[in-house]
Amino acid sequence: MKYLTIGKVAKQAQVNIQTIRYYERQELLPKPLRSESGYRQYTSDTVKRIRFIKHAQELGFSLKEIAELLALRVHADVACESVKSLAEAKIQDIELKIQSLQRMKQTLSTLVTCCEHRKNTSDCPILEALEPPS
Amino acid sequence: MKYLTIGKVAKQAQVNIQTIRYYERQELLPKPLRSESGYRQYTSDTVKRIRFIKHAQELGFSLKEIAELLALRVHADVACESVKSLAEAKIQDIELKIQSLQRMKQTLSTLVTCCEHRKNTSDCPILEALEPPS
DNA sequence: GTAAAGGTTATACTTAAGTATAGAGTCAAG
DNA sequence: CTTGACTCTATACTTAAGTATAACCTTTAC
Repeated sequence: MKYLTIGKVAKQAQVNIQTIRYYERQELLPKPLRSESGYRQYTSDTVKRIRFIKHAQELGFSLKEIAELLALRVHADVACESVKSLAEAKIQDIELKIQSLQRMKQTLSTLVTCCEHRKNTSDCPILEALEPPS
Repeated sequence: MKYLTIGKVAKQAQVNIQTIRYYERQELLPKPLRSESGYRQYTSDTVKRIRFIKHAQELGFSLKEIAELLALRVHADVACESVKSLAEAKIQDIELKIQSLQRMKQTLSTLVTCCEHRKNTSDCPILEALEPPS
């Protein structure tokens, strides 16, 4: 199997080369093999992993949290119980996020409907509706 | 109606006082009334607004995006059509986020099930499953 | 009426998450 | 066999989103 250079990985994963090295320093990516001359040698797993990271970021996870998510996999066979609770906590997190997003969406839909009816939007209590669950 | 000082608002909204002033500079909060002596005078609307901001942040919106969301309300009666399209775009955003979170959640649930069955979790393809939609 | 608590501005510092640059070595195409 | 594209490390810069500090003024509580 052919190895990928950092430039190829960067292109495929749509990130800056520096970002890859940064993720390595932050231990979000494992230290890759090196060629004789010191070039990093990647496989397409790294591309997948980077895409996962970027994607999770867009969902509002910090790199630290993402590291935890990734660690779930790595250490799974080591400490199954703790993996399970971490995963369950994350699931809770995610459910709350989903609920909030759904409320947000609902409110925006209401706003759109208001717009369609050309009424004054002071009837659309966007702020109130978007408030966190009290 | 009694006004709130910045300290009260900070306490009620659970944020740092500096954060409130920072939001004002960033125009996420309107410039408040001032007392004779220059103290900011708020109403509880500001508390709501700050809570909304913090909440939206947790969902992965940047302050800039949040400013747009908030602007929907302010300018609604001014340019209804453009508000509508902005809102619709945000709804799309939100739907995508929800979908991703749901996939993420599904995968984590699978991981939990694996843990429960005490199998080796190399069967749980967390990375693959959590990948962005291709 | 005087401290303590809380407000004001302005400026500087911090953290997360990159991004850019310099100076040097390596690879591959003509 | 050299030139251009690529890589390496190390260091420094940037942006977003706050936080902290100094030096000063105002309000409140005893």
